[in-house]
Amino acid sequence: MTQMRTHNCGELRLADAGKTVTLVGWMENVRVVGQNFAFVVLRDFYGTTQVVIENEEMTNAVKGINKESTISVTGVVRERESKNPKQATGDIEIVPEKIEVLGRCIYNELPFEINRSRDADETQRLKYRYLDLRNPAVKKNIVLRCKVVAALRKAMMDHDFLEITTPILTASSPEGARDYLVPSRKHPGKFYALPQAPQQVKQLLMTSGFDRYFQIAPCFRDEDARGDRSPGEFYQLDMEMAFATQEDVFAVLEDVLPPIFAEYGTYSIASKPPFRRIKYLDALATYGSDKPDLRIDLTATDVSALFAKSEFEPFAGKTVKAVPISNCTLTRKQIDKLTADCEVQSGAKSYWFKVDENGALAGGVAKFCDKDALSAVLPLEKNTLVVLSAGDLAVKNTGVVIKIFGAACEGHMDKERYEFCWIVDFPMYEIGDESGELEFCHNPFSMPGGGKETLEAAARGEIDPLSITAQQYDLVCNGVELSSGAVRNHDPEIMIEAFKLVRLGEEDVKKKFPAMSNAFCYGAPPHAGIAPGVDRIVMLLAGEDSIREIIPFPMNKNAQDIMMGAPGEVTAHQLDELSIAVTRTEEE
RNA sequence: GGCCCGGUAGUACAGUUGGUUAGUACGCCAGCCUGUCACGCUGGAGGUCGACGGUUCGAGCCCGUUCCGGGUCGCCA
Repeated sequence: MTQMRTHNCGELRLADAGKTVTLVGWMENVRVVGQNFAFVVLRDFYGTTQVVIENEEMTNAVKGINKESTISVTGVVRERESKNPKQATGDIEIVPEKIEVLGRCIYNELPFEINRSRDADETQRLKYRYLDLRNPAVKKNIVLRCKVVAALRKAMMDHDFLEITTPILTASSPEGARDYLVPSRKHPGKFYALPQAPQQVKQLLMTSGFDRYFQIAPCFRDEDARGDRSPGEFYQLDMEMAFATQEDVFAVLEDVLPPIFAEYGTYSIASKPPFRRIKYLDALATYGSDKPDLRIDLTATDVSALFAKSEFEPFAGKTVKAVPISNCTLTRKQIDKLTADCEVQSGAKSYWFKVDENGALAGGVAKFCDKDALSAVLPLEKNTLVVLSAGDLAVKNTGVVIKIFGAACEGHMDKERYEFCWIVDFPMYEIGDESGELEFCHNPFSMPGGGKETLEAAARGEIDPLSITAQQYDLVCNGVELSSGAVRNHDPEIMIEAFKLVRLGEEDVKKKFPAMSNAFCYGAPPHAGIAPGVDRIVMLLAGEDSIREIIPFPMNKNAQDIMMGAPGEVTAHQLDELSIAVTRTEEE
């Protein structure tokens, strides 16, 4: 026989009845229904097919094979007496002439049941990820990921972008996240770094005259994990365009993403381009977040002025923000539960009152609230719940309140859709928490709004540097920050001015970014780019809440690969070659 | 690093006010069963209740310490 199988486990139909076939796959289940009668479910990548055994010898033989062994079944396709409409191959079954074990599963108990692996302990799932991935419900997210990546590539190529790979072993970047470092054997004491993003090289590609670059780029950052952020490594659809404006970048993604969301998404409705654009400061004021979930119809109103002289101490003279929720039927107990959930995420307390059946304010902090004054700025119809946030964390808590109450209150969130928006006009500078001095807010590569004149005016003290915006933008979908991008600063003079404001000189720029600052002196094109997170896109499309569900072999929260044993010990010889001396303290 | 939640059989979970032999479901083993398809029925095996210490006549439960996991804040140009 030249082939191992004639058909896969998902393709046989009634029309195939009478054919002699050979199927291979995993023995998913055996249902023995008598001494000489049994059903075997055979599973491969494509589906499942039922095998029916009608003699005692073979019944005993399959009873001796552990589930999840791989087997080969050769036999005749037959129409079933009792069909199963839930199964694609449910009209037929195989009457075997020969069953052969290909790969024995030596255990009769598995770490978890394959088809229920999603319920199992996550550490067990990750340790036995190869078993977890046998579950079709787990596998389907990885298949989706492949299709989405292929679709993104095709769309980018169709838009005349070239995929160019960039170095994985590169130089440490002085700004941003913690680097993963790789010791150099040939240069003792020196290190490569894994790229946090191909930021600088893609800008150099623009300087080289490549007009449109993209890459499904692996990025490495040694920062702690979150539900939507895998530790260590992730992938970005990294892109950059020469002679391009913010509008050009928006146009590409507004063209590329919606069809892919429409085709591969869990929800069928996606907001149509052009996507809404919200200024950073407006987003914070209205939604309490720079990544608002526009599926939720709740917004915040600043009511600080009404409580300036309040008897209620947490409000008096503080920032107070109100989120009114109409037609709210939550009980007091439910409200307490939700405000407690908010506190976990924001670190701030929430306060509340309700407008009761008679239109009076009741419950919570009602006695400190003046209905007439509040109703001038808030819609206080009957059965409205108003959730208040106060103090330094008021804005942040407002964002959490909108997210949590929006999801919990009937009628305020249309979940089954994808809502995109651009957040624009980020501030260029901020006062650093630790230094107390002016620092770059996000990244120093962005072109400041207003260009050189604005920077010079700020340097002369004519305008507040904190009012300078950057030509920087985020794409947000359903409250998830999908990507960050910017019009880059390609002008060495403007770059030096930008750095001057944070007390850095020309020499500092050259030292920190030697390649870029040199390259831009040889005639750089104005350019702009963006880098949507591939993992987050797939997560949204799959409708998953954990990023680990869409990564084939994810690490755990502590950046460990339990299955492979990474990070792990290495030999003394390896360390010697790398000129690394390991000192151990006595406690170890 | 801070805070919150969790850790009980191979797996998922229940376990009341601290009180007899720690339960349920799935899985596993044995027997029965000729149309099952989450097969069914009968029986059985399987537990350091994460670890250590304390309180108590008595701890899965209360207290302390610690380990592990998840969420979240910090962090993520």
